[in-house]
Amino acid sequence: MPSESELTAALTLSATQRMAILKALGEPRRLEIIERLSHTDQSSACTDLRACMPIAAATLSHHLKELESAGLIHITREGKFARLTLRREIWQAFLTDLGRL
Amino acid sequence: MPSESELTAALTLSATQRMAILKALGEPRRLEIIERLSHTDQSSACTDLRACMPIAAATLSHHLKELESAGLIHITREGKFARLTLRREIWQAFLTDLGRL
DNA sequence: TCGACATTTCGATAACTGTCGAATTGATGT
DNA sequence: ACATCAATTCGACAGTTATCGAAATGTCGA
Repeated sequence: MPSESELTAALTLSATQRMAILKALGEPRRLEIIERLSHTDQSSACTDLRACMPIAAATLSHHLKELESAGLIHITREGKFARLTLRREIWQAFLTDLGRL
Repeated sequence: MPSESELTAALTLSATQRMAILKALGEPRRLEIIERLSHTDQSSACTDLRACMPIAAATLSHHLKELESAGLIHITREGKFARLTLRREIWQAFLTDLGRL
């Protein structure tokens, strides 16, 4: 659960964060969610995802919580819906981190 | 053993390969193995790894098989020992792949 | 207020996987 | 041949997790 200084400074991930992200991505549906979010700039509600994935609402919710606690996505509630956004700074930091390995 | 085309051409991973790699990395000990192999250019036998990791031989063997079948490492047997090498072309392709995501 | 809808939480279950000890295979040196 | 060592395979077990249905929570419109 990283804070919010990631907008300005170049972010470095802790070993724990790196592991959490890798674990989160090691799941086909979660990777697909990230892929989808990375392609569309402004998506979306869980419903949108469920339209594309044969998955129960409870399961999707579980995966989203996992991605959120790994720090990869941000979930904001807007009325009935949950807006999901990829945290691109984190993603970038993750890639940089792996590149340094 | 990487073929000639792997050495010259830019390697593209299939979605299956990408998933296999992510799954393989989503395990602390396996990530540590990869990290270790990436640092030392020409390591090493399983024994070397076991010296640094409190892990049973059977467990290590299991993890190595996993890494190998994900395509991340190459195992060649030399006498009693197994020489482990990181397949850097694959690793590079993996990073590139994630960057394109 | 009421009913419909989106999402989360809960509890249970099935599948997966990391772990180890024991037995096995294969190589080396005596 | 034998003993020893490195590594793999096997079988079992424990912990983890993906999955779902059902119930709960929260939101909006009528």
